[in-house]
Amino acid sequence: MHPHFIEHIFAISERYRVTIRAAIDANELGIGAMHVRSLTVVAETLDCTANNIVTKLSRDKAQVARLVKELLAAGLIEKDAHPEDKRSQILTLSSSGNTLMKQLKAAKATIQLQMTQGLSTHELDLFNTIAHKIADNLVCNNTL
Amino acid sequence: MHPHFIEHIFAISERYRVTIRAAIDANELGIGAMHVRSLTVVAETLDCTANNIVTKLSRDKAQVARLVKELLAAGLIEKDAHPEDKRSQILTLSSSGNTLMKQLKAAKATIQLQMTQGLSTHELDLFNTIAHKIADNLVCNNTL
DNA sequence: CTGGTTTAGTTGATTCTATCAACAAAAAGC
DNA sequence: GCTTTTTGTTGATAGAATCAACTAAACCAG
Repeated sequence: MHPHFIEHIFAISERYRVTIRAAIDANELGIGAMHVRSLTVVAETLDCTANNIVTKLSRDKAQVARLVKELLAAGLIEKDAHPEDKRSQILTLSSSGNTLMKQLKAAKATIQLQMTQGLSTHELDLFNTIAHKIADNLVCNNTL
Repeated sequence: MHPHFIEHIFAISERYRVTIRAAIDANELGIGAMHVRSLTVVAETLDCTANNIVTKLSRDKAQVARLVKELLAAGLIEKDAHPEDKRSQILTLSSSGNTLMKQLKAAKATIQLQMTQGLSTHELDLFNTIAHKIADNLVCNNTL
């Protein structure tokens, strides 16, 4: 039926990753695409904890712990005590993290523009909706 | 506009990878999703060479060399001299490679079914077309 | 034919990404 | 209080990706 549509998905995600990495490298930081995704969660989540990143990105908590450690080491985020839960710490962007996010936002907008060339808003809406459904369809299964 | 649609793409590709890996693990082979993609290229390409895999999957040739080596070690493919070019070797599926491909085809069909639940053929066609366009839009750029 | 360039593939080194298991400390529930 | 759950950390390991250096064959120009 659509034997290779997953290849398009792979292609998009890999090329996006590469493009983002290029944008980051231009900023000469020792971080990768995954750090960026984590930073984005921190930026968009009120009182963000490591666990928020785990759930929002569906990553392993060990992986997130390391990403957070590296973002701290790079001075892009700060870690403060959670007022109500001594296990958690609240992550916030540092000022340099904020600056980076702004640059990345611009880079993302550029990539987004590039990706969506020749596509109508309607098509993009459709695509977005369908992608969302497909992603949901794949959650928590592994009953092959 | 569609600030997070790339996240759906990431989600789909990662979950697909995990699901395929589960299917492979069930077959107790020491190979991963990338090997499967390579095998698929071998299966679908007439007189397939390593370079065909490189271009079709847009992978690094070093990575492909290793994938091929591992597929050979696993006995899933065979390597024969190219009649017209002594630099290249032609890759073909071994009989066990063929068997695996059949199993994987079934597994992929299952995943595909799962992914596409609740979506019409028309929606899938649209999705496929748009994904193709987006992937094309991202080819060879890095002019941020 | 000779020498320079391109192509196909290999290897080494390194980094990023992903997983799993074991663990500590705080919180929540009974 | 005691057990279970949640949050996060660390170790170990495997998979995926990337870059550079290199060989050998092929191609091509003179």
